[in-house]
Amino acid sequence: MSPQKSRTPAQPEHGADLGARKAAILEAVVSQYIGSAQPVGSSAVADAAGLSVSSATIRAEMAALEHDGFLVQPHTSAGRIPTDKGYRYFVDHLTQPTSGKSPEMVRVKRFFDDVHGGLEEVLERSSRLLTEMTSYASVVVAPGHTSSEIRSAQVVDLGGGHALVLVVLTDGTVEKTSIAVGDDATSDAIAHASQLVNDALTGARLDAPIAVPTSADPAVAAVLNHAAEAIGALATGAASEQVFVGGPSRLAGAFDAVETVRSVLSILEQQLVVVSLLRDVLDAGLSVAIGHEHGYEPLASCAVIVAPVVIDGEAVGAVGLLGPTRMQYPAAIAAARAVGSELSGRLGGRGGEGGAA
Amino acid sequence: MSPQKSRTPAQPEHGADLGARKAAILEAVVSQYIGSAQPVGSSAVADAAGLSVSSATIRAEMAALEHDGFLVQPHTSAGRIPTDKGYRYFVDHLTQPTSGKSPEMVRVKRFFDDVHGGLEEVLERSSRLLTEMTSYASVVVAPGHTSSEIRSAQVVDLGGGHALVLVVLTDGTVEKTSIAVGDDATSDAIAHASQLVNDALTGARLDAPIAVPTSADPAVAAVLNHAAEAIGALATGAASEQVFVGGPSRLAGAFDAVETVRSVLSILEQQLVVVSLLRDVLDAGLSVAIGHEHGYEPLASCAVIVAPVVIDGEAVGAVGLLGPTRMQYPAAIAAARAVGSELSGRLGGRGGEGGAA
DNA sequence: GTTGGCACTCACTACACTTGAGTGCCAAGT
DNA sequence: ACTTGGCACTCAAGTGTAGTGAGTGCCAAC
Repeated sequence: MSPQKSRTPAQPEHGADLGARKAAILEAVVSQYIGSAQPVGSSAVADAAGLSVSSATIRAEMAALEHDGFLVQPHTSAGRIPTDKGYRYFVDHLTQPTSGKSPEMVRVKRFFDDVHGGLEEVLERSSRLLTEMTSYASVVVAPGHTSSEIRSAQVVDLGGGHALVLVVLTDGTVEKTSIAVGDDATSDAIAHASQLVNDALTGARLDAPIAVPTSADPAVAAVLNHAAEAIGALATGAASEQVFVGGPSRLAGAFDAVETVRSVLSILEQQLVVVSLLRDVLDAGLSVAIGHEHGYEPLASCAVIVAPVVIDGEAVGAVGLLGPTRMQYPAAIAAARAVGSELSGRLGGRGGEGGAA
Repeated sequence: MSPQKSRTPAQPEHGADLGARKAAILEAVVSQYIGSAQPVGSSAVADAAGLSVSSATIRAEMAALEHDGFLVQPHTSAGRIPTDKGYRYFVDHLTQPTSGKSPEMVRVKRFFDDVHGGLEEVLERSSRLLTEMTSYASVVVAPGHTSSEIRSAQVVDLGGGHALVLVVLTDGTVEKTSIAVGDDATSDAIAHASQLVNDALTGARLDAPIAVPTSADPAVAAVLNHAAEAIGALATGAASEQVFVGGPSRLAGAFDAVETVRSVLSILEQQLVVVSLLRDVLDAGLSVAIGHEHGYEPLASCAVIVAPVVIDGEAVGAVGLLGPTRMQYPAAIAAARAVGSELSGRLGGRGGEGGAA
């Protein structure tokens, strides 16, 4: 792989290939720093890395790495710390892409074999699984239902002039809104309307325009009017994602500045921001975004790991992990990928999977 | 030990009545400390409190207050800080119980007049309202459905050998589980079973034993068997509370020890613990629990404010606020009470309230 | 190209010293 | 019998000075 041209070779190379030794040194610095959170000095690298060279040599190489922007010194008499660029190189070149069956994949597979329950529950527990495996905060963004069919639609009388419109989708989720139907709506009229709505809507797709039937009976027609409006709102509402955030408390331990913790947590509470963060990273074609690579300043000291949830070749959702830039990348990436792909299988294979309780 | 009982009247008094001046001094210390987070010295109290006495006198009184356990000194040459007991006295005696229409009540009332949507949405937004008003973390524990009636029950074919059992309650909530019915269950059989289930269950109460009907048709009977099991699980599941936690990031700013933040956040993530915390406090007849008063050690530096959600004279849920012991008690208490009582009205008045979308 | 050696830098710690906020106590005043 | 000014005392926090050691950069020698 490396032509071992440690002396700056002819071609410009944008920090692409470092040469074997520099790479080994960078790797040693990154992994030690991830472990200890302390700047790493040349002698520590000399001891740890498999290189049998003296610390003086390492120093020279480290100086070069710093010059090229992979490392920085917090102050003159300290060891070195990886920059975003350093982590990036580590992730891209020094981490073998999950060779074979990683322990993470095994664990995730077992989890998905065991887990029961409806869509929400699966998603929520996936998110918990991720934070437990990695001890970072996790995010699971579930696909909207745009491509789902309506399996059943009903209007249920709640009494007191109110009724509940509910729609069951092929993926097993239920969307509902309550509507005011007026005190004069008889339960017969509601039942009749329900029948009509069900007949008309069963089999319809949520992303197509939905035609709510009408009726000659004015009482029924009134109910249908109310229901039509509600169903329109439901259809758009159902298309939006669900977001599950797990284990934000893990972040508190990851940083030592309280202020950082606060700002990161407050980002995590804004679901819209989280969703667009994940989407942006995916759209940029990345699975890891480190430090400033994603544009979100408050998260500048964080790294984000994203894996898409893919159904029929289309990315319909995402799972993500959020931690400090000094993060256990290999394990975290493996975990996110595993959960992402298992989730894809689960959601794609059969909508509302789940054994009986 | 200084006998120095400058005033100590005849009766023993368990710290119940302090006398006007001591009370004024305590109040000054507590409110200044809440504002500044810095120990409060005698001269600061002398300046602030309406008392026209010298700092020397204040010192004597403060020494007495410390002796009685209302204040502590972090170190000899520092001002004083309230103890849990000091906050307790402040809350019980120095805070007038929300005289008339507080601005909090007005705001909460307006919020509840405006808010639309189903039960979950109302609860979730209540929790957000609370953290926005107080900037503390909030908890809303919604009542279970034990006292609700079943309004409609159905089995919906999802295809692929699976079906969804769903139950609509009078309060507008929908409970559901997916069940495996086997590939041989025809959609006719499922529809038939659904009909039977609906007829049998409509009007039944969740807290009573639920009898699922049987059928002569073996295909239908098979579906009913699966459904029966699911409905049993649903009934117990529906009885359990829903928990909404809002604004945990607010806690990050409230403490300066990262470790405290971490442990408090991790408690907040354990919904069961949160629920029993609130219940314990309510059961103890308190609406405020300060520091060690609730038994939860990790929350020893927190105060909890609880207001019950009452329906028909029974506490079926609770809203809570969690903040540092140096908390804006009057405002927070007012906000929690207001939301608690509005929520009681909303939930009690009509189950699944909510205008059409 | 590597290495040992060496001078140098600089955070961190320890220590002494000063400062100032705040206390407790007391003797005098009302 | 309280209140008050005064005063000695305590102690956290700030400042200045060394000393230590981890770590560097450079260089001459290998």
